[in-house]
Amino acid sequence: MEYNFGVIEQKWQQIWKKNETYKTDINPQKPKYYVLDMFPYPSGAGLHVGHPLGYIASDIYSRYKRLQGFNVLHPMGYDAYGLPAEQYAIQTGQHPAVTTKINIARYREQLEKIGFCYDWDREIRTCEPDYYKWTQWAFIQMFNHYFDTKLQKAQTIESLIKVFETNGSKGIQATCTEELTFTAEEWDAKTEREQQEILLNYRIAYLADLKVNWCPVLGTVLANDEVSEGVSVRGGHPVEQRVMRQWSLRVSAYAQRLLDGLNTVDWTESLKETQKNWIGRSEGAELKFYPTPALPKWEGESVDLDSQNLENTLASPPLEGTEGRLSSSLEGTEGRFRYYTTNKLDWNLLHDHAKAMHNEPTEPESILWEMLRTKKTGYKFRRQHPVDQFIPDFVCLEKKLIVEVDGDYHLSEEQIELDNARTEILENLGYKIIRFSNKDVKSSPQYVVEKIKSIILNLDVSLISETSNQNAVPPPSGGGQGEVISVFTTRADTIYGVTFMVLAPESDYVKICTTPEQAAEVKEYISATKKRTERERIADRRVTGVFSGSYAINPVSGTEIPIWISDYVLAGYGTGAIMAVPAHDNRDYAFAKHFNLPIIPLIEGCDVSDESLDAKEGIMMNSGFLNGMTVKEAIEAAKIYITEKGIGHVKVNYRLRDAIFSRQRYWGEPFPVYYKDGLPYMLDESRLPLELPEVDKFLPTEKGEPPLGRAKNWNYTPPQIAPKREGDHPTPTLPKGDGDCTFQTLQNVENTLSSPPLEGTEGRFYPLELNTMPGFAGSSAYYLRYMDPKNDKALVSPEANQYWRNVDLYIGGTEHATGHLIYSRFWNKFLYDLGLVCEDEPFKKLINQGMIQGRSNFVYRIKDTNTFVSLHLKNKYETTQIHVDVNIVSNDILDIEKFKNWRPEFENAEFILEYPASTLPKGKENHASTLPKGDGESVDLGSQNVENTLSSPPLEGTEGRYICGWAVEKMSKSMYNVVNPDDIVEKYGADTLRLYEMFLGPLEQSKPWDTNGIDGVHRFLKKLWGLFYKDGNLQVSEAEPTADELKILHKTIKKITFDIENFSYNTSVSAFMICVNELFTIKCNKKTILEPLVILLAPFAPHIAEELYQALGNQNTVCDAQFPVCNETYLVENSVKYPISFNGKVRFILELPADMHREEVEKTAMANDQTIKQLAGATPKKIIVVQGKIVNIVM
RNA sequence: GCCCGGAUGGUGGAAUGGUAGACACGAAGGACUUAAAAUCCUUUGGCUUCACGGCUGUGCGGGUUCAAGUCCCGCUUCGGGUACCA
Repeated sequence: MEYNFGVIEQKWQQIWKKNETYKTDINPQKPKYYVLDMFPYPSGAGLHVGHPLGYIASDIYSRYKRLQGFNVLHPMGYDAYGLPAEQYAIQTGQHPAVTTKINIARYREQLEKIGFCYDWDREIRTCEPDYYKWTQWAFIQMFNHYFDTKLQKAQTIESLIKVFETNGSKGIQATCTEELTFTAEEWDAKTEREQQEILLNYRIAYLADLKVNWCPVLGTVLANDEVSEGVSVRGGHPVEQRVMRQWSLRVSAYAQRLLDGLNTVDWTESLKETQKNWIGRSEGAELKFYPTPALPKWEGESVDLDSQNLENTLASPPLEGTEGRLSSSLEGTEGRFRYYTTNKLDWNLLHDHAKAMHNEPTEPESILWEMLRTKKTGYKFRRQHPVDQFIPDFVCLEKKLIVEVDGDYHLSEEQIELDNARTEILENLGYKIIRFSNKDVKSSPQYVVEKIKSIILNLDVSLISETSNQNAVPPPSGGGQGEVISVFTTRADTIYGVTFMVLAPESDYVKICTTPEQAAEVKEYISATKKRTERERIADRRVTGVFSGSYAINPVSGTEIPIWISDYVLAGYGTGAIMAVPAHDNRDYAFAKHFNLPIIPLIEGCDVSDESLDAKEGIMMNSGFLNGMTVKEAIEAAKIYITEKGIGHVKVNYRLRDAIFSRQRYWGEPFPVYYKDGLPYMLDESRLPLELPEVDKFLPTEKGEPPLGRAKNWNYTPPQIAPKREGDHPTPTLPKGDGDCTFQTLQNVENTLSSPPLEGTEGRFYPLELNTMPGFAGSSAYYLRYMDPKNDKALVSPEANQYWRNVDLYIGGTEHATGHLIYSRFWNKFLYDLGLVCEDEPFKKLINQGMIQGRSNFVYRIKDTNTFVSLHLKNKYETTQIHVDVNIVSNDILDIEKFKNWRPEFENAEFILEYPASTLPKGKENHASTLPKGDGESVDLGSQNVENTLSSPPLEGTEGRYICGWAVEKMSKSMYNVVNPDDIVEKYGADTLRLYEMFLGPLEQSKPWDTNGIDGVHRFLKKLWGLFYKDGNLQVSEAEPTADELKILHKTIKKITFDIENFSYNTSVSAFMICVNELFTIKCNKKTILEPLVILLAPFAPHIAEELYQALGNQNTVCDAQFPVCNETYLVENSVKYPISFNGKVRFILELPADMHREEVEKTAMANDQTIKQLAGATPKKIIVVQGKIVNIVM
């Protein structure tokens, strides 16, 4: 019987299926072991040979563990939501659910052919409602919890509310978006809305206006890990920064725990390092700098730029290029400044009047104010705030927008005229005026707010604006203590070297610091930076910046320093402002040099004439109380000093940001969220899953809403006020507005409008969230779901979780290091805090399999002909390099017939074949082969290709053949280098594929797919088969094994066991080959040897192992056999071959008894004839004998 | 820039500080065959020698050691991660 892999593999795959060989259940009698693969995204292209690499590795380990008596959980599923299916749907109109289903079927078919031991009963798909119900459920939990920084743990939002009710925000230690302060009384006085708004500031899943990565081409927001070098990871489309109201997960709250947890897991150092960098903990201090002059100045308090300040200015080195600017900033305080939008005289006159109006608002004014003051528009409004000679009802200073609410008398002709005049004056001052009638406001306040919001979004930002002061009216006496600019630094020791400050262009501080004189310049700079994409900013490292006009006082030295604005400071990190120490920071140095700012060296003997000294070493100078300390001492001393003096505090910063969780896409999990008065509420858990609705097109709506905006009746109806009849929605009567306004909100406006805005009926229908969840949502807890995939009561039952606990071995690619592997750890820790899972870390051991790259083949067409020249002759011609399908090339030899049939244009191709190697012309004339034009990617790799092909010398034995060039490239369709596992299985069998993928090289290493060596592995299996069958008959002997045979077997058992434990599968395969070669040589056919060998091989090549195991007379599956154990007694050697070396060079081998003592070995070696010959009469200086290893004679 | 990995024959790759190149591919020669495929045997880092053997050899330059691919220092170079992170 021949080794007929096709028949054998099909047979066993059917038996496994029929017998449910791989079905797993909880079994308390056995220890558990959980082996997990990173589940694939089912793409339309199907699996290529790169995908199974990790799956084979984990499959081997699973089978090995099972043979050792473990109850192994080894599941598989699909990460089925994602962009490609949606992009495809947009192009073709095919529903992503349909294409995804087809792709999954194809994946399943391909996976089954390889013979994995998955328990397919546990298969999960993230796009199935049964599954994403629990994704939505987890989101609700996150909404209902906040993170207590003291306990380092998630706590219920109810417990936070209790604290607010008793103590206000005092003593709250919670991670939040923005620090808030209020008392218990203030909390109680707040409306439901206001309270909800405040709670959003603390929730772990929260909605906030954030600067996000917006990808216009994909039409969606992306998380930080989905963006690399300014372009989207998927598709490489440009990404820009935008402020949008989005759902986020407060992953940053868990930064420290995510960092600490790394010490408890068995991951590679490099992966832990990547995560550490991504989390980016840095210890430092936050320092307070006070801008000078304190602003504003002219309500009684004196402008006290006293002599002390001037002295300080003089004491610090003269600031070049800033002369005269100090006075201009002083002048700035005399004009209109910040929220003083009228002149001093008018202000005082109008102010009292305004106050009076304040206290007697009309009803519509009150309604609108209630909505505007809570920043529902995203901007701050003031009421009855004097502007020029008028007192408008509401004004947003930041956007120069005035909102008037008019009574009926405004309809009189006389009043219209007056209003128009007033409008004209205000418009000339740069304000936009928008009017609503009392009726508008009363009947549909929500509509009015939406309208204001839409207008405000389209207004250009004016620079000089309000403070971040929360009061609705200007502070009566202007305060006097002024603003504080906080900076974060890891080098508090360099405080005496601060010669300027820099603000990020997006920083709120910019508004505070920009003086009117500098406003134009600053505005221009900011709009210039805004225009640049992230990518351009990265690519172009020119130093740019602008002076704000203001100065600040160094809190330690008292020196006055200028405040600059530059985009080298990031708004999102630290405080968005830095203290610049040009002598000891290269970025500050470049900036100082460019703008001619002073540089004060702080380290004794350092030279900062050419570059900064960034290293944390040396002795401090020019640094007051820090002088004479080492840098490390100074860092600590400075921290203590600033804390004691109240100038600042010690602070730990993390680079890790919260995860933006909204995507403006269709093919993802819907949020279990509805909106009431513009605020989000969670659906009741009983309403889950909230299923993804059908839409007519997978595109944004005309209004720019996400695709879910197209869904019909995408509303939530609370049970108690459900309408009597479905679809009974009266057409709303709406106030008219400006035609030019569009809605750009999160809410489905159409749906909002479909709920009638009539008295007493508001809130009958609530619009549902239109965004969907991102790709990582579904993959964050899937490993838990596998434990209990059919449970409809919980994500996972406590019993299942207690038994399976967490993943013992996780295998997948490094590309998930900063995405999935951060998010799922976060997700797991959150569930752990809630007591829902019993392990803090989800993945105990993690291995990253290397990428399998493509190996492309090329043919060389002589220019303007249809003649192809073989590799080593191509330099004699001018040729064009063309990718050729690797599947018609074998060992770099082109199958000419297949090539002719490959494409019609090659049908009549002619070939110039290799000459005998000896007749080959020498030299490398005419190197210039023309690289393929067109798609940039292949051109990019051109140089590499050329080098590879030129450096490979002509091979022998190639005469008369067409030899192709080759290069390592990404495996992709366009390079014709995709190798499909099905084809390999077809040709060689799954066992050969499995062994060969493992044999290719170390698991963790990236390597090109090269079919050249596959024959060797296939031969090995045939040879193994040959130990059992001779001339088609089973010839296995029951005879007792010899010592040699036992030694061969047990040596192999030892090696294989060791290698599997160390995931060194490539050497295992070679150990099998050695074993079979040796058994073959001695013609061993004994069952006692062959049976353990088959069990040993079963994890690697399960089909042939099952077949041979059965042939040996076993009834049950080899999967339930016992893994052989090495018996060391068979390995004992009675002699050792000592290499005898002289000065480290081995000259001959001496075989000596293994138990011979050191002295005896030395004596025997020295007495040997060859030793005497080597010594040639000389006396050795030293003789080293390593028992059982080597003898070295030093002369 | 910073961090992490690599660099060994024509190729993929082996080698707890102890005979560098296991195992496999490819190649050469041979056996079987009318022939091919398959299979089996021999050789295969380079240089040198009829041969025995000798010399040399793990990216480069130093060092530690009786002994270095392996450890240390300094480079070169390739790959990956990350990036004005203060």
